[in-house]
Amino acid sequence: MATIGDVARAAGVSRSTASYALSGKRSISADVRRRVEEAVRDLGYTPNAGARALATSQTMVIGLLAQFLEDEFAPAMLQYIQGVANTARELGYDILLVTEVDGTRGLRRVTDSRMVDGVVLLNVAEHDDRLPILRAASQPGALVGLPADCTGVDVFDLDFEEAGRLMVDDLHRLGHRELALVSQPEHVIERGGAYVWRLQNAAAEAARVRGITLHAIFASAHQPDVGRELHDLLDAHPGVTGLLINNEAAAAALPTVLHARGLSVPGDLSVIGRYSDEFARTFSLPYSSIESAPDRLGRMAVRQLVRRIEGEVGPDEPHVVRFVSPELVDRRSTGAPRR
Amino acid sequence: MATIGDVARAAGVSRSTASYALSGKRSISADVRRRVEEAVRDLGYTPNAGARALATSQTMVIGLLAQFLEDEFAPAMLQYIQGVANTARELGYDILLVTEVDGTRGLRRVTDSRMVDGVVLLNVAEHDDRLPILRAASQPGALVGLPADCTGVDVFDLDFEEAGRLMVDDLHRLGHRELALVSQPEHVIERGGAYVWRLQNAAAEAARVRGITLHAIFASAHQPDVGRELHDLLDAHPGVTGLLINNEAAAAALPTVLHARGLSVPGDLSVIGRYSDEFARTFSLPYSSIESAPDRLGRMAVRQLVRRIEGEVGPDEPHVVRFVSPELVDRRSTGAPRR
DNA sequence: CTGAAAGCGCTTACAG
DNA sequence: CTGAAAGCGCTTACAG
Repeated sequence: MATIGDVARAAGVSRSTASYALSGKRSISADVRRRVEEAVRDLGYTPNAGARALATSQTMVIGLLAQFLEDEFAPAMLQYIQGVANTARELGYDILLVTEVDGTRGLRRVTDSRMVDGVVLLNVAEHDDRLPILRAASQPGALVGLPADCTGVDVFDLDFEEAGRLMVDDLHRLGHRELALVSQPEHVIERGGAYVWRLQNAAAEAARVRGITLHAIFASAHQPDVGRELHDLLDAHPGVTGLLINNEAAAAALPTVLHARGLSVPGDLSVIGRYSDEFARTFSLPYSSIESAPDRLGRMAVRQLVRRIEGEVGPDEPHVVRFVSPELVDRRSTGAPRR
Repeated sequence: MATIGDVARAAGVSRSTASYALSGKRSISADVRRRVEEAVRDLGYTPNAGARALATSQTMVIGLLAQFLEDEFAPAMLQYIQGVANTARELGYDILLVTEVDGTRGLRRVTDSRMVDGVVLLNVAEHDDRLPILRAASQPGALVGLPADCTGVDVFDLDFEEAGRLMVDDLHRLGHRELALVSQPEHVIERGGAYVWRLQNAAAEAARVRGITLHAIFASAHQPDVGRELHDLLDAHPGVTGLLINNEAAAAALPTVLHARGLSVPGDLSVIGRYSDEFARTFSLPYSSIESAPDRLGRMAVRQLVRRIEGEVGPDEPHVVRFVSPELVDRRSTGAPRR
C-alpha cells in the first residue's frame, strides 16, 4: 500500500508538502499541487486511518451502542440504526456498531481505546448503567431515550407522555369510555425502560381526568405468548371498546386475534398503535398509530453529537433534552364505540 | 489519558517491558508483572487502538457492508447483522457498519484506509459491483449471498434451489396440483438478487417434473401495494390451492388478505413461507416456513473470515462456497387441497 | 511557497 | 529477564 512518503517521492516534494497539498491547510503552488494529485492517482494512495487518528486524535468514527434484548422488539432498533448511520456518513463519520449484551463493557472498550470520537446510545434506560461510564469518558455522547439524570449528555426522545394523552383523548372524543392499553413486556420496565410507563402513566392520568376506565396490561414480544395475552385481555374486559397498543409485537398479533374472535375494526373495536409509518407499511399493520420517528431521532442525535465533537458547541455549553412531538397517522382504525 | 509510557514510569520499568508484561509475549518476572498490572489498574490504562493498529497492522475491526434498499425488506437484514456482530465480538473483533447506498465507495474507503482487517458483504448480488473492489483489496472478504463468480472470496448462502424444490414437493405430496409462488419485487431480480430466481427456477422445474402448475409473480415490499397484488393473484388464479411465499412483506400482508376474502388456512389454502423462525414469532406470521437461518449464515461468514485474517488458512488455500440446507418449520398451514 | 524534524502511542526485533 | 531504539504512517508547529 502506498504511503504519503511514496506520494511525496513520486511528486518530488517533501512529505509535509504532500500532506499539506492534500489537506489544503496551507497554500501550495499550482504546479506542486498538480504533481501531488497525479502521484496520488497513479499510486492509488489513501491515507492510513490509524496513522491519521494517532496524529490528529480524531478517528472520524462514531460508536453506536445498541442492544438486542431477548424480550424487546429488535426490529424496531433497525430504523434508529439507519437514521444514525445515514446521518453520520453525510457528516463524514463511520459507525462502529457495538451490540454486546453488556453495554458497559462495550462502551468502555471503544471510548477508552479511543476507537471513536463520540457515541450514540440507543434504548437508554432510566438508570442506565452506561451513563456513568459515558460521563467519565472523554468523548461526548448523545442518547436516544430519556434517563432520570441527563447531566453531561444530549438527550433525544419521543414525547411519550404526550403520546399517551393523545391516544386516550382521541378515543375519548369519539365517545369511548372503557379502554385497554397494551404495553411492552413487564421486563422492559423492570430493566428501566422508562418510555413504557411514561406513556402508560400519562394515559392513565388522562383517563382519570376524563373520568373513563383504562385497563393496563403488559404483553410479550413474541408469539405464541402475545396472542394468548391479547385473548386473555379481551376475555377479561368484554366492555372495552378501544385498544391502545404500545408494543409492536402485539400490534402484529392483533389482526389474527380479532379475526379469531370475529371482531372488526373499527366497527367492534377502535385501535391506536405506536410505531413508525415505515413499520406499518412493511408489516401490514393496519392501525392508526403514533409515529415514533426513529429515523428522525437518530438523525437529531448524530447532528448534535457531531456539533460537540467538532467543537461547534463548547463543552460547557448546556446540554439539550429534546422531545419529538407525537403525531397521529390515521389509518381509519378508530370510530364511535359499538353499543 | 494514560499511555504505556505512564504505566512504565509508574511501574519503574521500560516501555517495552510494560508492553511485554501486558501482551505476555515474553517471560516477565513475577514482581515486574505485578507492578505493571498495578500501574495499569491505578492509571486506568487502555491501549490506544489507533497506535496499536499502526504498529501491528491489525485493527481488530471487521467491516460489515449492508445496504438498506428501498424496495427490499430491511428488517430481515437485522438478523444477519446480529449474527455477524455477536460472532465477531466472541472472536475479539469490533464491527464497522457501512450502510451507504453506494456500497463500492464504502467498501473502498474502509479497505483502502485500512480501517478493517476484513469485510463481510451482506445481500450479495449476482454481478455485485463490490466484488472487483474486494478482490483488489488486501483484506479478505466473506459473502452472504451467492455471486456468479466466487473466486477469491468465501461464500455462504441458503440453498435456495433446494428451498424451492422443498416447497413444491411438500405441497405436491399433499395432493396440490396448482400452486402460486410470490417472490420479492422484480426490482430485486433486476438488481441481481439471484436468490429470488434461484428459488423460483428450482420451484418451476420441480413443478414441471411433477406435472403440476406453478404461477410465479413478484410482489412489493410494502403496503398498500403488496396487499393489492395478493388480491390480484387470487383473483387471476381461482384454482390455486397452495401459496409459496418468498417475500416477507407478502407473508405479513397475507392474513389480512385472506381474512377479507373469507379464506382459511389450511382449509381453503395451504401456505409455505421462507423466513426465519425468530421472524415468524416476532411478527405473528402463522405459516409453515423454510428457515432462512440468517444468524447461522452470519456466524459462518465471520468464523471463516477470521480464520483468513488470522492466517489459519493460507491465502492460497481454496476458498469455500457453503450452502445451508433449508429446513421446514411446521406451523400447520398446509394440508390436503380443497376440492 | 516549501522542507526537516518532532511527535502521536504503540510493538518488536536487537542487544545484553 | 530487561532496556534502548527503530519504526508503523500520518500531521503540524518551526524555520526559512
